[in-house]
Amino acid sequence: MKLVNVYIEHPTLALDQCFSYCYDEQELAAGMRVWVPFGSRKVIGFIDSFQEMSEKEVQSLSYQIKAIDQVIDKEPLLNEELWSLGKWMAEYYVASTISCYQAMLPKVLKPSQNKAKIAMEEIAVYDHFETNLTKRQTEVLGTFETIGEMSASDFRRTYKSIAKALIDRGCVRLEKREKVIKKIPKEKEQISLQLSDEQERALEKLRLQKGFRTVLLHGVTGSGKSEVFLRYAAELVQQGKQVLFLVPEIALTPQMQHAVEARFGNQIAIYHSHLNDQQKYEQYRLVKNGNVQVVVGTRSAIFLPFQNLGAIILDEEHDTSYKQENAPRYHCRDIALWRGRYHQCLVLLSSATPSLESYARAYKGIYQLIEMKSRIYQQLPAVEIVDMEDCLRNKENAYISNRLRTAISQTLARKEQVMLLLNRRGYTPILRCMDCGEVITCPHCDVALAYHKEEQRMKCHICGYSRPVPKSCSQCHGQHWQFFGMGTQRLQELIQSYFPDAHIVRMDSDATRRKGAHAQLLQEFSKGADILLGTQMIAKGLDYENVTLVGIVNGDASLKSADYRSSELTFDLLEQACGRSGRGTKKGQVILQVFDKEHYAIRCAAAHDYQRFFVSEMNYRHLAQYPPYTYLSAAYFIHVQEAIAAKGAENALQFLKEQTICKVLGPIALGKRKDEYRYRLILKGKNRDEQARLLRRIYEAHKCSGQRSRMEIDVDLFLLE
DNA sequence: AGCACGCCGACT
DNA sequence: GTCGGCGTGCTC
Repeated sequence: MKLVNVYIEHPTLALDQCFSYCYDEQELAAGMRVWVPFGSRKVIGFIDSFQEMSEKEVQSLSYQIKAIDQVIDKEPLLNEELWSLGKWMAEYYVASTISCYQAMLPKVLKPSQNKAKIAMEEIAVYDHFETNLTKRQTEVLGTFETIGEMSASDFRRTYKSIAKALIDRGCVRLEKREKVIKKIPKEKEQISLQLSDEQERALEKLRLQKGFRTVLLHGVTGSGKSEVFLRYAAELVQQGKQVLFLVPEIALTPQMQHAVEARFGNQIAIYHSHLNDQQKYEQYRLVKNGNVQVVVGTRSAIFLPFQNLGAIILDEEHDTSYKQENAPRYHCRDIALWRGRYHQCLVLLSSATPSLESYARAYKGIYQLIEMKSRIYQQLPAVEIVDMEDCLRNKENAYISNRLRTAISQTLARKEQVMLLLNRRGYTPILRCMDCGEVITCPHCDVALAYHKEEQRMKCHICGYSRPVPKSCSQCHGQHWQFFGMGTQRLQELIQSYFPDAHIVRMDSDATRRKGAHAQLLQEFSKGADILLGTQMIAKGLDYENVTLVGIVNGDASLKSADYRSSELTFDLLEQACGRSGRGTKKGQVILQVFDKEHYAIRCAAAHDYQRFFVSEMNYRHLAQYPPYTYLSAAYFIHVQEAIAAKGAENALQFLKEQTICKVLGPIALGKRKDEYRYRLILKGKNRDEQARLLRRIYEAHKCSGQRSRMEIDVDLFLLE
């Protein structure tokens, strides 16, 4: 009997195995989807492999083999490369195989999608000639024969009643096909920029790379890194190769998108999470059919079905958004390296502040390092550190020092622009009862609700819960609230009170929720607003020549978190933010307000000294045995009842007592999130593969010992939260 | 993950 | 006596 092994759509690790079904003479291939009976339900399965089994063997099985209901696809959804990539991911990230395939496909093609809503169009196709037609009909059919086919709506519109007659007679037949999108031709712009010597040398080094190589391009902000790899990409395209361009968040890099469009015209596809399903599918097909040479996209674009990749370019490679936050928790860089090896092509990692992992590898010679040390127009901006402790002693405003206020005023007087960075949205993060000190917290999570003045509501920044401001305190019935802390909304109010005539644009995730709001706000700023104020989303990639002052309001806020990466993240953020100032011919200035001015992340960022930061931070990571010296992974135990979550973690800890593969830290309680309690164990060790296998064994043990908590696994834990 | 099966409390 | 609570176990 012919059997086919399929993965069932459940994205849970618990069902990460194949189920066998029999089928009749249909043409099946691995990578096609099928409807299969599963228990009492019908589910979609993803064909993995085939096997032959005698009747006798089938009889002796402890279960009954059922038959496939229906075949969904005409051809496999995944090519061989993506097929084996999925298998590798499942093992590498300890995720279910099906979840990896799901992550790889646009939603309309996901194994779980029961009815793919793929747009169709009707095409009028020339069929045959008949002799007994009217003169006009003969004429039309004659012309149409030479055209061959056109969209049915166009056909009807052009030939009116004659069209209908020809269709009725069958001389022209109608076919339904998947809609083909027409790309609006974009004019390529002439790029005549002269490269600097440094850019020229970097480009020359890239040209020398052959086969699978990883290159880390480390260049200070404004050194013209992108011009280098854009030119390199253009050369590859000339040779008929495809280039994949990855960016952290497309809406934040409109200039990068524009630069790529300007250079490659309509040979490009844009792929990111803001596209709807249909648009994603269209872009997917453009790549699959080889209609585009260049793709610009965010994380998920790494899975597009390229045929002939010449290079994968990961811009801002240190960016945290390259790590997927839910299962399979992959890192885009890992996938890029895997595909680079498969296609034997270049993987280019580019950043002004490379991740420690990547720089350490470049240091060791595993990656080739290209350094670009000078800015094209100007030196890096001078950074002035303002000690907020002093400001507090001097009774200055606790959030905007006199120094920053003066600098803003001077910059505005010169008709230049200001960017202000505050990494906290909302009005105030805390609303506190003045009588008893009670703080309003989220009923679903263990965090305080932030007050949003515009909507007059309290919002949870974890689960999105929102409620009106209570009339009185639930504890003491006091009626007076105290605003505590500073968010972007309140900062905007404060700055506006200082500079009543200034045009301020605020950009944070509240202001950019609407579709297209990003572009609109940036447009508003570039058309001559005075101040752009926002969260870290304004620190990345923006390039405005008239910005000569960047003020960082609470520069060391992110140092306070307990994360082992907090220094790195702080340094990255500060350095990126500094890079926004003085990008043109005018001299830039940065004012950095901090409480801990002695911290090396602050000092190195102020001096724009990546090397020194790298050495200090590596020293710390070495002492504490954190990545890149070790591999960290986490096991989460989650349940609505706290005791059950805790028990899951405790149980796993007992299981781990017997092994020597890695150190175990915890468990620690992470508090309630969205009504669920979370406990976490951290594994820390030198052997990543062993650690991954161990995690799978913990999962098995957890499942078998009848634990009721849900277990989640994160290999290569990125942030401790 | 679903969904059925199964074994104990408050209702017509 | 039944309806339904959700603990337990299975799905080719």
